[in-house]
Order: sequence, then C-alpha cells, then structure tokens
Amino acid sequence: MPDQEQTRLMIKVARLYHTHDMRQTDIAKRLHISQSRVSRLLTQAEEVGLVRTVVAVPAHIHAELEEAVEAAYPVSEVHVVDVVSDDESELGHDLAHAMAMLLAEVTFEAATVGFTSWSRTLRTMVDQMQPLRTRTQQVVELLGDLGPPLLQHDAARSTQRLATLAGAEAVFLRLPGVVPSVEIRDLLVSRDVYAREALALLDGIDLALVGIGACEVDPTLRSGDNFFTHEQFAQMRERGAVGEVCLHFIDADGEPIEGELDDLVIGVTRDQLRAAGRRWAVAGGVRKREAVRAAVKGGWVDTLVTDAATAEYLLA
Amino acid sequence: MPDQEQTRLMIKVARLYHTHDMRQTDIAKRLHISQSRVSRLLTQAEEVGLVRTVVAVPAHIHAELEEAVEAAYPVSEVHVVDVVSDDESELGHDLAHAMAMLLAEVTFEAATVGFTSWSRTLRTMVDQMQPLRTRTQQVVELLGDLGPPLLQHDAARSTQRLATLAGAEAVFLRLPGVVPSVEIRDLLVSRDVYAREALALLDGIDLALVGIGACEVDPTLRSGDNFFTHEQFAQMRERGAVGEVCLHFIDADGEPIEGELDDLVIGVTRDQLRAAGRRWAVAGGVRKREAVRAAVKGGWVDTLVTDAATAEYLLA
DNA sequence: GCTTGGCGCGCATATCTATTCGTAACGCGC
DNA sequence: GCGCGTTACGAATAGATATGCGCGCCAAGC
Repeated sequence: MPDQEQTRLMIKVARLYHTHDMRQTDIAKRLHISQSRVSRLLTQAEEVGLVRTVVAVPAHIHAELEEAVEAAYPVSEVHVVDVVSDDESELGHDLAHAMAMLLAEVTFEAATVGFTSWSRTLRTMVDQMQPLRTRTQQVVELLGDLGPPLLQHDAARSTQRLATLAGAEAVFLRLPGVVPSVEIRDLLVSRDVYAREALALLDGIDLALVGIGACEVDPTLRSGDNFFTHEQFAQMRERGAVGEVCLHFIDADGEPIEGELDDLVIGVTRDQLRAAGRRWAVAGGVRKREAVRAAVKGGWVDTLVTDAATAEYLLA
Repeated sequence: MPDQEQTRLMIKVARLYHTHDMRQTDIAKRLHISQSRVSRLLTQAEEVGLVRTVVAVPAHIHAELEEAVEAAYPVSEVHVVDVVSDDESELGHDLAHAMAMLLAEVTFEAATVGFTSWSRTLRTMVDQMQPLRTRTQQVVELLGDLGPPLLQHDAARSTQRLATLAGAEAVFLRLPGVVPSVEIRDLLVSRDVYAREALALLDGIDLALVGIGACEVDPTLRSGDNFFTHEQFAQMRERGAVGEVCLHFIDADGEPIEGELDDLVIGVTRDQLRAAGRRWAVAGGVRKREAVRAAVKGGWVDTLVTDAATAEYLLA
C-alpha cells in the first residue's frame, strides 16, 4: 500500500504521461527523478487503479442474439461477448472482463453477495473488477474448498478482494467443498462455528455470482481432490446429468438430479440458490455449452454472460 | 472515418493489447500483419476513442475550497482542478480536461448550446471531449471571428466537432467578432442571413460555454486583428474594467461597463447571456484571476472550473 | 555496534514501440 | 493506357519504455 506522498507522485506522473502526453524521460527530468522510476510509478498507478484504460467495445454488437436467447429461455438478461478467440483460457478472460464491466455499472443494492471463488472465470473477473456500488455488507462463499491448498489460497484471496471492492466483509467457508460422507460433513459443520455462520447467511442471498460446470472433473482440479471423482461424475452422467451449478447436478432440461452426492457437498443448497434475488452466471466455450443450456433452461440463472458461439448453440 | 473492417481489426488489436496484455509483436504474428500496423491501429483506436485511458484523480480533493467559494459568491457550482503546473498552457490543458470530464457526466438536456470557439481553453476542451448526452439540437457560436484566418479555421473546426459530439447541428457566426463601427456591423449583419439566424438562436441558450478574459489583448491575438486594440482595452481599464465575458467588460464588482465598444461586437448580448439557462466558465491562472473574481461576483457564470491557486485568490 | 534482510532507487541495457522510408496498389483525369 | 497524387503497408531502425543488477539506506535482531 503506497503512502500519501507516493500516491501524489503517481498521480502527477500519470497525468503528465497520459493527459499531457509527455515522454517518461521528460517527466523524469522535470521531477528530478530517473526514467525508470517514472516507468515504475506508472506501472503502480495502473495496478492501484489510478489509471484505467478501457476498450470501449460498442455495446451489444450481438443484440439480436441476446434478444433471441432471452426470448427462448426463462432468463431475464443475456450478454453476448465478442471474444477474441475460442481458446478456453482467453475466452474465460474475455467473459470475465465483460462481467466485471457489467458489475461496475450495477445500480441495484445487494446486501449479501454469494460468490463461487473456485470458478476460475469468476476469479479472473474479480482481478479485473473496479469498486462496486452495490452497498454490500457481506460477500459469502457459496462453496467450500475444492482442489489443492494453493487453489484454496487463491480462492480466499479472491473472495477477500471482492469483499474489499464491494466495501463489505468477507465471509469464508473454510471447509472442504466435497467430503467423503454425510457423517464427516455433519461433523465438520458442527465443529466449525464460522462455517455455520456462512451457511446461515446463504438463506438470504441478494446476488449470487456463479459459474456453470460441465458434468466432468474440471481440468484444473483432480479427481477426488476435495472434489467428486471421475466415477462419481460418470455415475451422474448415466443418470442424465449434463452439468452442474454450484455442484448441483442438472439434466438436459435443467431439472435437478437428486441423489446421495448432494449430501456430500458443503455449500449453498438448491433451495437457497433458487431463493437468491439475482443469479448471475458466466460461462461459455464448447466444453460447457450443454451445461449452459441446461442451466438457463432450468432457470438456474437470470443473467447470463456468454460468448457468441455458445449463444448460437443455445438457439440451435 | 475508418471502415467497418478496419474498425473490427482495431477493436481486436486493442483488446489483445490492453485487455490481454499481449505484446504488439505477438499480436502481429497472430493476426498475420506487421508490428507497425498493430502500432498504427492502436494509435487510431485511441484517436477514434475506442480506447480511453483515464487518470482517476480522486474527485474533489479540493472540496473545502470549492465549498468556500460557492458560499462566498453567487455561483452554484465550483470545480477546483488540481493542475500539474501554473504554466499557462499546461494549466489551460488541465482545466480543459477537467471541464471535458464534467461535460461527459452531464445528465440534463440542453437543446441549444452556445460556444465561444475563440477561447483556447475551450477549444482544447473540445479536442478532449467524448460524445455528450445533452440531446442538443444546435451548437451556436457566441461570438464572431477573432484573429487571423488560421485561428478562424480552428474555431470553426472546434465548433463543428463539438456539434458532432453532441449529435447536433453547428450554427456558425462567420462574421468578424469586432468591427470598426456600428455602421459596418449593421451592414454586415443585414447582408448575412446565416448570421442573423445564429444571432436569433442566442435568445434561447440552454447552456453557454464561455471563457473569461483579462482586460487586455489576448497574447494569442494581435491588437486590432478583428479584435479590440491596446488603446481600446486601456480605455476600458481606465473606466474600471478588469475583465470581460464574451467581450462584455465588467468592473471589479462584476458590474457591466457599458459603452460604445458594446456596439462593435458581433455576438451574444449581455442580456442574452444572462438569460441563458446555465453558464459554464473555465478560466484560471494569475493573469486572469482578477477577471475571474469579477465574473463570478457579478453572477456571469453559474458553474466555474478553475485551479486551486485562483480559487484561493477568490477567497483572499 | 554489527550483521542481515528488505526496500527503493538509478544505471545500463534488453525489450518493446513509433516512425521513417521505400514500394505497391488504387483511384482519377486525360 | 498512362502519369499523378494518395493511401496503405512492411522492413528497418530510431526512439521510448521496462527490467536486471547493484548500491545505499533503514530497521530489526543478536
């Protein structure tokens, strides 16, 4: 956290550079510092968010697509993003960016925001986000930890950052997201007062930010690693599952597939999710498109951010 | 005006560069174009406004100053800008930038906007402006031409650009701003139907954008060059003038100083100006501070954009 | 007091970007 | 078709920016 003086300097440099179009060398001379320092100050200014550069993609280039999807599915708002490539990671990046922009413009209030920090797209989004004006009091994690400790760390950081940006308190759910048995789940929950608080908050979510998963082991996770196994996924697919929202499996029509796996998850329940005021989802790409269709068809999300290819798939 | 395809490319490049943080060389390889082209496309994207980089100066760092001035003078809004230097040209630049930002946020409607295109600060402002949402129908010049043909050309271009940005029609006042005698004025006006239209429009200005001038020959103009002479200014100073707003002289208390010079001006009248719904002025710097004080004291402006030093002078 | 570690800075320079220049392609008048 | 001006482009390179490295400063620990 840069101090007062540093910040003043950053602003001064940033303005001389960006608004007055001066070269770094000239700024350096003028302020009697080295060019390298100017360069570093500028980098900092970007990091801190003092300098923002936005690429104003003409909004709603895909307006027809959006309207068509909105008409065909029980979803209130669809945003179709013009992605630079269909490569999964870049696609995620673009979707994340778009959703960050969207959230920045939000005007409604949302005292309790639910957040799935294990979705990579959502974490990317948080990294790109600017301060929110949702008057949020708590940001609650919707699911326990998944994957290895490193990922858990990332997830926690992400939740924390979102909370900070929203001017809210971060409420963590620092338990495994998937456990081997109901007994273990109950045991863990009963012994963790923080987790119980978090789970209780999930009853009154105003805005849920969720991802949508294909019915398979996420490529970034490992089978069984605080997560369902390949076998468990296979089993659910046999029973018709094509995707999941917050680890709740749904079939091609978006109908929930109940089963014993539900009891192995520590996180938001189906009912709690359905009861959330707004449910924003971001997902796209070939791998997930079936899941996306199921999720919107079943009304699991009311605002969807996706790519053009997926939107077209939804209409096909 | 770049064509469709060009624009798509610009957006793509801009996003790869700014949002995906790719190097120009990599973008070039990826899109099978040269790096120089990427560089040029990026420049274009900035020019066209597809890419905007803003330095988020914490708003109202000088809030106390602003409130103090608002309390001390009959002015409804004061914006004190944190300028990078007191050098006149840089100061103008900063003030212009601030005013452009301000106008971008404007929400009210203004069907007729009056504009003084011969104020350098205002022209700088127009260059930095983004499209407005004032639902403007006409942008009318408040004064005739001043200075040499080159300047007149600049002024016209500026008015045109402002009109374009506002989605409005530009109404020019293509006559000399200052003439040698009343007879000539009447003759010129009587023979120019466009000018008469423009002058008529000045009766119903919703928003006037004006500069404030010290009572002297503007350094960028020449004595008598479609402008008042040194002698005329001296004469007005003897009669107590300390500044002018749209070439109407005012004394230290902001009271108008009437006289024969009024009849030599082709442009908005005092009464027309006073009747304008909103009167936004931008001015600052040591040379003009006395004039600024007079202008706000006399209620000639209702929104003032100025620098901290001038604001402090107003309170001294 | 003397290490030791961390940080902030400037120097030199590697890396990245803008510009110059030459070429080719296009439109336009003849 | 043939100059002729205009525009768009890429190669080379001038120019601007980022970064590895080392130094000096400060603070904490012994």
